Amino acid sequence: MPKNTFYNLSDEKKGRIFDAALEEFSVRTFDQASLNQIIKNAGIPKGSFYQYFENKEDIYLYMAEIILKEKSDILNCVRGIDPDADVFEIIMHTTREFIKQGKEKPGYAEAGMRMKLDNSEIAKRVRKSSAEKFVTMLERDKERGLIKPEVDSQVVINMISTFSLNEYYENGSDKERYLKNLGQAIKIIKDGIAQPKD
Amino acid sequence: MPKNTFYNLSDEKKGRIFDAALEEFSVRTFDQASLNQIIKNAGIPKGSFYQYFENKEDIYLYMAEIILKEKSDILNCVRGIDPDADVFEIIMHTTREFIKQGKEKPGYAEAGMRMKLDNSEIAKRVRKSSAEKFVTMLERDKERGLIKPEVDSQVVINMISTFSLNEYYENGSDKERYLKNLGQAIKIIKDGIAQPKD
DNA sequence: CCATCAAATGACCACCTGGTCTCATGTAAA
DNA sequence: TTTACATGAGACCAGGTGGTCATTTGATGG
Repeated sequence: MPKNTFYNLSDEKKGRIFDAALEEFSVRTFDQASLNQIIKNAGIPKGSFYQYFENKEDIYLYMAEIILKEKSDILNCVRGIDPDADVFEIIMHTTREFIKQGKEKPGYAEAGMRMKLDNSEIAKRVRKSSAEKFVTMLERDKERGLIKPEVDSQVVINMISTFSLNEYYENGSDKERYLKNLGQAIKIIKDGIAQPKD
Repeated sequence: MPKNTFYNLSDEKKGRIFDAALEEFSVRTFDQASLNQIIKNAGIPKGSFYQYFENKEDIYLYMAEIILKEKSDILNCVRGIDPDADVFEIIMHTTREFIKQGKEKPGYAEAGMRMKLDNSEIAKRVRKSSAEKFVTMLERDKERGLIKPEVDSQVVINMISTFSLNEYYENGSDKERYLKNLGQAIKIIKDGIAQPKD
């Protein structure tokens, strides 16, 4: 975690450093990202950086934490609206909300996504918990008899999240296309796991 | 492409260099991979390397070409057996064959998979053509009325290939689990896109 | 025996990396 | 005014990168 000297900084400077980290980590993975580039973006000297953070990993985790928090805020907000809503609807809704935010804060969504495909141990650690909520919701639907009992919820969530990630990249700035494809994929999965009524 | 000096080398030396490249590129992405490590693995001096290859990209493409060729050989072989076979069966079969090969040649499959998640332009270029064959086969099934007409074949293939990649990594050396999950995912998709008989 | 020429070689280059260390500066207390 | 101390600052470090180049080696043909 950042040192006290960082938290003592003005909000403006803290923001500048956060943005600089976001700018770099949204374009490169943890290993590839250059610390020198971050401090250049932020306009602070190397020495100052190490006065604020332990090391490169430190600022990465700091940034990741903020992004993930924001993401889970969206999720909690959506769930608040209708606790019994369809899991797939919630996923689509959350994704749409996340993209909407991404338009206002460019790099936000990019960094979040990149974190997923980052193979470094540190990124793996960060992204672990994110899918758990959806798995739980699927399990609930299974108990309700809406989903074939033999289906592995974790597999289903992995299918969606990996596809979502990939399409996000493939389609670049064409978010409409991304959402369309994600919608179709989710529909296919939904049809594929639905418990047929007899 | 490699220079003539490379092809003039003894098979033993060529093999040593290929193995060295495979060893490095199966563990690191193109950008992260170290040329110095490759020449150390191969036991050749730096100067010799540049007598054989134009640059780092050159040897990467050389290696990728060989791996992809091997992969498409498997695919063609499988297709040869039963040209009318189910697309999903073929994918599962190909995957199993590829893993079987991977057991004999460690690093082979790893490098092929890593190529997929490598974000460098050069890796993107390499992996482009790989999915096309499967899309064509799906289109054929659609014309036969086996698949809902509104389904986008590209989306379906992307769903499978991205999931396959992700599971391959998640499950590490547990190939059985990987195949089991892939089988389940494919079944879900198959059920999800099947044209219901009425 | 010599000339030719392709191939082998590793020292070397400029550049970049994450991280350290010393010193200057500003502020606040004594 | 002096002392103390947190912080700003950037030169510097060792180690790595991909790539070059002058030189040596060794085989071939005259």
